[in-house]
Amino acid sequence: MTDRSAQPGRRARRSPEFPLPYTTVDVVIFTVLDQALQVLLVQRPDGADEPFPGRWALPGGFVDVALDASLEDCARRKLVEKTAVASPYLEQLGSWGSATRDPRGWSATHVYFALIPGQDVMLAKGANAANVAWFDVDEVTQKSGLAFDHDDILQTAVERLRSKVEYTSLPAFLLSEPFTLPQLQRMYEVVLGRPVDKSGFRTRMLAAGFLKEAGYAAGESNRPAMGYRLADRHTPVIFPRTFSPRAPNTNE
Amino acid sequence: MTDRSAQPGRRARRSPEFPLPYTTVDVVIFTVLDQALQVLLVQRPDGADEPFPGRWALPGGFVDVALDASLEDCARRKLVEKTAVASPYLEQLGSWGSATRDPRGWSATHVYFALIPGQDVMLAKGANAANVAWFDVDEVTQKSGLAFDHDDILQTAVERLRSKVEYTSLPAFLLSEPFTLPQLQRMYEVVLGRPVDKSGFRTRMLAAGFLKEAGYAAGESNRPAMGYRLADRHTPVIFPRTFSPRAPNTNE
DNA sequence: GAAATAGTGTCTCTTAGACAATATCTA
DNA sequence: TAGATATTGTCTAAGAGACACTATTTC
Repeated sequence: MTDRSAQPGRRARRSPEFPLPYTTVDVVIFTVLDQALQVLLVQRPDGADEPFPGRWALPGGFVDVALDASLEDCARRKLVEKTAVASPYLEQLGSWGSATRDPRGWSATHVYFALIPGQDVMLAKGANAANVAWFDVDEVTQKSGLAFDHDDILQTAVERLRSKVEYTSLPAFLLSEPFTLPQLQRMYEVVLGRPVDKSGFRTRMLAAGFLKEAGYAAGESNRPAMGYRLADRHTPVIFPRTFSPRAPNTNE
Repeated sequence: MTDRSAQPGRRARRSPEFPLPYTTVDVVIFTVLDQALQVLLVQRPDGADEPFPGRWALPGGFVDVALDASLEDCARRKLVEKTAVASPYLEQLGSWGSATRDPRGWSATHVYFALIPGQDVMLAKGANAANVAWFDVDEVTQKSGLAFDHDDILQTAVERLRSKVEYTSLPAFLLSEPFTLPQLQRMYEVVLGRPVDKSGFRTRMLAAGFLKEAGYAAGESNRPAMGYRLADRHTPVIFPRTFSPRAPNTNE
């Protein structure tokens, strides 16, 4: 009945003969600031006509058929609008769609998650600067008062991130280049929420072969550390084992 | 500009003031038949008005706002329509959306992938039975003549499946219960395309603790094997290591 | 008893994890 | 030289992979 081809006449572009769900894109933007994992949220406008007025939400919005060539384009557009970060790590998280998640009607959102270096952050200025802010991830996930089903989405995003950090080089995308191994280790520790052994960490990272030496970072105090750049700024490396075989990861 | 709240008046459900993309759901249904990984495809109808007439495609179609409470409901509906399998393993794969993937206009599809036991397969009969068939995955992915962007989608699904089989109990969902460890091992070998050591395999599976003994399966020839059932028919177990540390998986 | 398949035992080698030791900078 | 941080080395124990061996059925 609802097969793609069941009804001729569906081809009218502007006013199809059957109702269409809304299509939106949301982006979960993570960074590490002040030794804590943070997520970017925007405050929804007030107004009786608005869904969830005044509540905080993930940045996102309707797909613009005229502007966006693809879902990922749409996600990048929203990301640049809010953070002015040009080319972050961007990965699709999944999609959420139901009749009830948006009071305006059946809607489906395509969710991406992005990792950006804390140093690069420059929140969009202008009229609505006050409506955009970083939040500590642990605090937000405990409070659970986000708009739409964004509590669920954020929860899933955090689980996915923490899970993948156990066996990928993802935290490298939270640093601007060049970075040192101790800095990278700190990213792992912040995201995982536990200390990581120095020696094993170094062996593992260097063996994975995704780092290129980039000279010593001068100026700091104490012994200077080797700086590194990523061989591939887009794809994380997958390690053959997790960090803690004793406590296997239970997420995807 | 395209923020969810930018334009009041967008709330009109039936005829919004801006064009909406089409929203579809597709399902990549895998099974193992004749010692080979197979995928279910449906043939698109002929007709000048139809996109990709006569081409094979993944089963799927438009979300029906009246019928489907959620995306997953929609996926299950399409799965039951084609295979009559009630409760298979179903997981979201991702979404594909762009202005060009469907000649009828901007469309976004939410893709799920399902694993069903070969024994349970009973393709939907009736008028369009001839339009539904199983295809060897390796053959289809080489030929690359599917409708829409389904070649890409299938490719991604196969990579995801093969990748996850390296460190999860997913192949158990390709068997009907009760099953034996040698049968399970064969599922792994078929999907991975390589032999797996018997001893290590058994140790690993039993240590993972996701199997419940279910008595010996009588009647076969030779020594009978212990039958097992899954403790959880919905969630796969994740092993702390991949099967072959020597050749780490490079996919997600 | 032979054939076939199910299940177990043993050995080796890799490697993670813990922790100790050394190196190089600033003050 | 003291303090701080970077980097390397060593030891041990757990576990994977390889492969040989035993067990239980049918014919």
